[in-house]
Amino acid sequence: MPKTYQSNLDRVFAVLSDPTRRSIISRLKEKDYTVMEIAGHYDMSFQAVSKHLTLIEKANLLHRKRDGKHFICSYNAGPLGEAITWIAKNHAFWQHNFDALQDFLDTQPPKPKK
Amino acid sequence: MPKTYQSNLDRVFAVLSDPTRRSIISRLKEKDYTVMEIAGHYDMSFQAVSKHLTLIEKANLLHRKRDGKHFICSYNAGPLGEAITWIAKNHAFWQHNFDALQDFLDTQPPKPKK
DNA sequence: ATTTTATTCAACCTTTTTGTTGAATAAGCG
DNA sequence: CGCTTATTCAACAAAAAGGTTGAATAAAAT
Repeated sequence: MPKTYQSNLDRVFAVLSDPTRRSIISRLKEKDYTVMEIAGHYDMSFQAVSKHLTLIEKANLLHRKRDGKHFICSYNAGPLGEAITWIAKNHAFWQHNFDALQDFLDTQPPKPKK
Repeated sequence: MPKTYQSNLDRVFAVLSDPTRRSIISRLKEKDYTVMEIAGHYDMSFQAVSKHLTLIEKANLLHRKRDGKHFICSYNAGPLGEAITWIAKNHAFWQHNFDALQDFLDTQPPKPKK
């Protein structure tokens, strides 16, 4: 009976606790990359980078899709929502202003231009 | 040569990746507790809980101060600021609205009443 | 069809994490 | 002072994390 239950929030924060993974996410946020392209930026084997990608993927922060010879990695920021919400709820300033932001977003019509 | 450099952001996210520690933080956010009071809520030895407290402390999220026989734990939410900022910058929605919130906070005079 | 490229999978090793139990310490109490 | 309480410290063990290298796989290029 493996009691190995881990929530997705656990996985998301675990992903973020490693600087290599945070760096990968920052990169992926800009555009899609193949595994090799990402690996090229880090001073470790591409298999090690691939393992990091697997962890990021298990936290649902990325999706790898085969494209011929390559695998394309694309970022899914969604699960960061849970994370930011948890933190906001446990930080007085943000707890307070999170509500303010909600109200703000609800009441302000979206500005059409900067 | 121990290459053991870990940033505080690494430590903060590592703290948050464990549900017991998140639970401790949520508790501590409400009020101060002694180590024993906290430990009473978890199904593990008080030494194990004390270790969790040490990790939270090393991330500067809490401060333990001796008060006679007890140690009083008090919460310091400060380092969550860095964490929320990192996440916001890597989440399109928040990245966008983080700026909006900043502007909002800068321009809105603080409401004196709800 | 063979070779090359891009990548995962698997085995392995080392270090870190998370928990346990027992001993040490320091303050408060009878 | 000697006992109890609250807590850290230390030693240990099991499990997870993070990296390495080598083999397998599947598509593309020759």
